[in-house]
Amino acid sequence: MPRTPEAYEKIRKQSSERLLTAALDLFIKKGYHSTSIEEVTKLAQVSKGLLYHYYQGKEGLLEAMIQMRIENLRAVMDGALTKRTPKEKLCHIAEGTLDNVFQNPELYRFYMNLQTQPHQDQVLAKYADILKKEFERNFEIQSRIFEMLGIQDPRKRSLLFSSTLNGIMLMICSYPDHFPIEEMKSQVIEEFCK
Amino acid sequence: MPRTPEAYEKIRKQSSERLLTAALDLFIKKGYHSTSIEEVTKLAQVSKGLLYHYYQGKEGLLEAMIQMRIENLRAVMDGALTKRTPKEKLCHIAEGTLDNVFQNPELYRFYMNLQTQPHQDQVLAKYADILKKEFERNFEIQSRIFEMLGIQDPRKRSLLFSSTLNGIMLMICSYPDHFPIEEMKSQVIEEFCK
Amino acid sequence: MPRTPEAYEKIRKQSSERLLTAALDLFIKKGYHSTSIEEVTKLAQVSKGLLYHYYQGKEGLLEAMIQMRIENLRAVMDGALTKRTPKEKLCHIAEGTLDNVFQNPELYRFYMNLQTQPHQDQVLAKYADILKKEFERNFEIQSRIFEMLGIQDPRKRSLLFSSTLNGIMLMICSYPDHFPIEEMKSQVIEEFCK
Amino acid sequence: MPRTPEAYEKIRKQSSERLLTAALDLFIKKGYHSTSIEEVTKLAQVSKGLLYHYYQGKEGLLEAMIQMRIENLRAVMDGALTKRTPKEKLCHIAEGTLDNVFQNPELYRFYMNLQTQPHQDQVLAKYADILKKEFERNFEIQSRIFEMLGIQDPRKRSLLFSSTLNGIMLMICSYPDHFPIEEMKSQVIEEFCK
DNA sequence: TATGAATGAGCGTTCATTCAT
DNA sequence: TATGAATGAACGCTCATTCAT
Repeated sequence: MPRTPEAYEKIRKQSSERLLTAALDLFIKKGYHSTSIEEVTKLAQVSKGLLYHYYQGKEGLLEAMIQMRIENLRAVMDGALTKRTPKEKLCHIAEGTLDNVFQNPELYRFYMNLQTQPHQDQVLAKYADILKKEFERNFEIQSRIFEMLGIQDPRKRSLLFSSTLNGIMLMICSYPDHFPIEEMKSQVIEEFCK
Repeated sequence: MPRTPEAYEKIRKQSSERLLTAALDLFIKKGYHSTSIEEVTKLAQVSKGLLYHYYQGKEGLLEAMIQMRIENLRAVMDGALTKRTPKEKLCHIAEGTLDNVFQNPELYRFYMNLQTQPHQDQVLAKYADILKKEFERNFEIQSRIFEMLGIQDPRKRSLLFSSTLNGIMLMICSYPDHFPIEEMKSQVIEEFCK
Repeated sequence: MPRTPEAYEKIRKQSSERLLTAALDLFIKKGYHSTSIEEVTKLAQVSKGLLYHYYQGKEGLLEAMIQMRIENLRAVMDGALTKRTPKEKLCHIAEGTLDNVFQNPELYRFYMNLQTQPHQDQVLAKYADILKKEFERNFEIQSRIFEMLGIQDPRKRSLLFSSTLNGIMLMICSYPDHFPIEEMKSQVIEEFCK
Repeated sequence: MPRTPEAYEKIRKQSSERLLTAALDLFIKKGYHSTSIEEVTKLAQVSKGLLYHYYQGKEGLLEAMIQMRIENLRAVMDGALTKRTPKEKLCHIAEGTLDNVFQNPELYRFYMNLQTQPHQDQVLAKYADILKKEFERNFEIQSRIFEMLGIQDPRKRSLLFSSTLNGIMLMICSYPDHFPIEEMKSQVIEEFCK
């Protein structure tokens, strides 16, 4: 009884997702360089060879993770753009960004680690660059929102806003327990969105 | 006839510094894991074995770098404590911190990368922890300065101050060129030290 | 399409045995410390990496050899226990032990070398200890056989018996050619098993 | 004030003896291969370079130790030859040999380890051979003593005697505590020297 | 006589990737 | 689609020995 195409598709999806989940888990816990393919496939309960069917090796797994981060960045920005007033837009950016981090600090710690990767690391720097492009794109959009708000020097203000958000993200990742997320959020919103 | 102790000391200093400089250079450029001992010793123009005379292996070099960072953190804080008024103290912290980063963004990129290292990385996490301890010590001192300023919830304010500083550091490291350092500094000082 | 589990099993057995045989050969000829992994894998006609698939490094190979020695010690003692009279039991121990050594003096030279390893050798001492435990276990059994024989001080006699056997083993290992094994055996049996 | 030749000689002797004592100590404790020159010179409180003035490197230290063993073997045999009757001579061999071992089991453990060294170990086998020659010389003398005693097959008896002695030595080295040295000695003397 | 900085070959081990099945 | 045995370059590190002083 040959499998139906749908059954194949299901199997494919299951294996590749298990692989990605395992890689995500381990990259976050141990870091990219310190995680071996062996560990990933063992955790995913899949053979080593199969990994190379679904991904372009270890780097392919990382790329898939980056793709998730980009989608997540865009979701926040897209969400902001559906809001009516500039203030609400900024509020959404601040809240969306910080809530995401707060829900999974380890994951964001990994992303921030990637962002700060040395420029010449043969593997990671490439993905740091991809993320950087995405941030720049978002920065432009955000600056225009500040402009709409009538701020004098919208790009400078936008830069401080991003810096503050980034700084809080870093703090959440460094001290995930006991971090007074709500108080920080309200201080930021008070400062930038009022 | 052996050399004089002073002559030996001079030789030792020269070699160990060459080694540390080379390691610093490469760790910053390529990252710790992606830098090999061979590269370090080649850049330092020294044999592989000699590295182990002066440092406890690759990790020893990293430790020496961390020590430099700690000394630099303490220098900023000690400098702040010599100032008279709380406002001047905070100003010194903000300026000292950001100026350091601005002068050598790549180096601080490395330190921030270290800070965001996954917790289970067998080598790096250890040094991330050491730095974290140092930050916590500084945070306490800084909170007391905010207290002296008569701020209502000094720890919360201190946390936002640190977050903002950290965020700007991250931005400087990510976009070292064209970063409007002075404008950012004045915005921060306006916000927290006035 | 993957191979059948049996096919994999066969491949594994072949490679791991080739590796163990090569290691045994070289450890015996050149000693543990003086044999390199490179030599072992070259003799086994296998890549360096494969060794680590099958054994826990160099030490794992040694452990496998020790396991063989332990099994061989137990076989002699188990054989002795199937004999009816105490005299026959002792005879079996003497003959079994010495015949084994005579058949492969170089191997036993290696084991005796291991036994006399300095206590602080970081690798070998551990295995010397494991063997020691096994000898002590056998000594107890052997002492009880002497007891059954009605000897006055069975433990002392058992100790001299073991000493003599060990001494002859040492001599066989040192002078494997022309060693009058049969004459020695009969002197020992005359002395202890009559 | 230049040193007198005697003073020089004293310094020489002191340094070279300190070196030998340190090497002896460490070789016994950790084994030849597992002891580094660095450790030896550190323990002897002498520079690395100086070692090479007094000895032909690491191997030279080993050679000096072997020389000590040979002198000690000869002393026992020479002592035996001063005795009047063959029985007394054999007694002296047995007692002299075993007492030496009992007084410093670790040292003899090292010598026995050397004796059982694999034949192709590039360093140690050479010294195993030197010792072997010495044993053969002693064996001839000892066999003649058994001949004088009127034993039928003196060489066979001499061989068993040596074997037994060696076996007891091995036991003492393996179980230096609680070893009933006197009982063993008397059993041997009873068996061979009466 | 005496020092210890310097060397570099060699070691045991890891791991991303390939490929016959 | 799926397996896991096999590879080999690269790694961090050790250490006996040399040599300028």
